[in-house]
Amino acid sequence: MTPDPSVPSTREPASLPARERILRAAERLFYLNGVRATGIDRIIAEAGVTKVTVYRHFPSKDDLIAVYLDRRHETWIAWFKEALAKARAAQPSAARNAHPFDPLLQAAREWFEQPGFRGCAFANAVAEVGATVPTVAGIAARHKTEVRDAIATLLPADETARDMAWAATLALDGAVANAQSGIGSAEASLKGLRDLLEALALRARARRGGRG
Amino acid sequence: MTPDPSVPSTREPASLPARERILRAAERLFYLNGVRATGIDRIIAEAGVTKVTVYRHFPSKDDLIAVYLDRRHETWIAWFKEALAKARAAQPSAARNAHPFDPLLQAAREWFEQPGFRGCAFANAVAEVGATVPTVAGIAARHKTEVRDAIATLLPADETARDMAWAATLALDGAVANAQSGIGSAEASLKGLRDLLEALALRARARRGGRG
DNA sequence: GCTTATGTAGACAGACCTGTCTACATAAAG
DNA sequence: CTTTATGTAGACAGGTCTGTCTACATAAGC
Repeated sequence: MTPDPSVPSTREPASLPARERILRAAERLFYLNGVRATGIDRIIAEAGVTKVTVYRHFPSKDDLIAVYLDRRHETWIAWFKEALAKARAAQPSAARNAHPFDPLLQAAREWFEQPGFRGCAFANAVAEVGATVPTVAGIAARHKTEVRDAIATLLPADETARDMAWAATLALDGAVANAQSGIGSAEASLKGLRDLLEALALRARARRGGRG
Repeated sequence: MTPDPSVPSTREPASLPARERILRAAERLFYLNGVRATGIDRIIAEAGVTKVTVYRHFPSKDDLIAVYLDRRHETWIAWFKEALAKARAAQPSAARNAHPFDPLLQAAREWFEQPGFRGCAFANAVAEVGATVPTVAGIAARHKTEVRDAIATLLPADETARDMAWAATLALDGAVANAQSGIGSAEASLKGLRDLLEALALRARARRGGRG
């Protein structure tokens, strides 16, 4: 079968504690190659530790995967919130009502264009190990909820915000999945995403106009 | 690590030719467990053939995967087109302009509720083996294009149809990915999808109204 | 000073993976 | 009749996988 994806090997700096080196190597390899395709041996090589050290910190590979996903969630969502906040702060206040999703679009562009972009770590993990590992499914669900909540902060806090933010989350997921497969990719995905988000915002304005 | 997903074992009927039995077993196992997680040994067991027979029909597992994806595409897209056509035929003609995406929504519901539903086979394959296997990425791209074209048949054939259909395709992808992770899942995904599609249709009507 | 945590090196078990091999059987096509 | 395609059974090579093992080293905390 096709051999392991050829992601360049690196080595975590020896100054960091072993546990941290393990987690950094795992984060990089699990994301770029997939959790199933990445063996413990590759992780110990790039973390610069021995197998005993890994298994003293993490009872099993499944546990390491769970910690990886937890950390990935923390760092990613922090980045995402900040990207949204920054883009929103730069937005003229008039545009915030007319184009509430512009910051999301900007964040998505930034994300898709990152060098090591390979889609959503959580969607990928679910695709790889399936819903058979409940930990993975659980973390993925929590992740998606928090993404929706972060998106909701772009919207006026009325009773429709949650549903709109949820729809926008699905739109983002679709764009991510498409950008990942890397065909016409980033630009086409962003165009589709913009269409969806603008339509969503337009409908919300129409409703508010029609009601109020 | 977590063992192979526990999908029930079956056996293809011996009346079929060996090649067909292999492909049917592969289709089922690759889709349900993933292409990477499924070993040739499991396939030969459930197809009721020997390893030599497999390797006489398919030079390598990668080739088998490619043929699997090709077949999966053919059968899925045929089902999809028919589901759209049937739902559209059942639609009152007045609704076809106001709610052009209703057939898509119906097809999505039907799909998500199928017993063995585990998301998009092509997105999953890309997530598993990455873009490192060009065959997989290529088939996935072709698949997505044809999905878009099928969706476009729901729309009046003007110059905006392609873009709208593309946006709808992304929305569908997002809903699929979410339904796959199986949390609040099918119903929530469909609700988000409906919101996106209705917004899209509304914007198109508004544009036509504003112009014509 | 003694215990506990953390680290090293590398062998090993037991499983599963893809892919090849020998040797034999059957049946259709030329 | 002979060649070619298709099938069977099962051993085998060579690799990778997770996880355990022994044996030793160092440093911090009580």
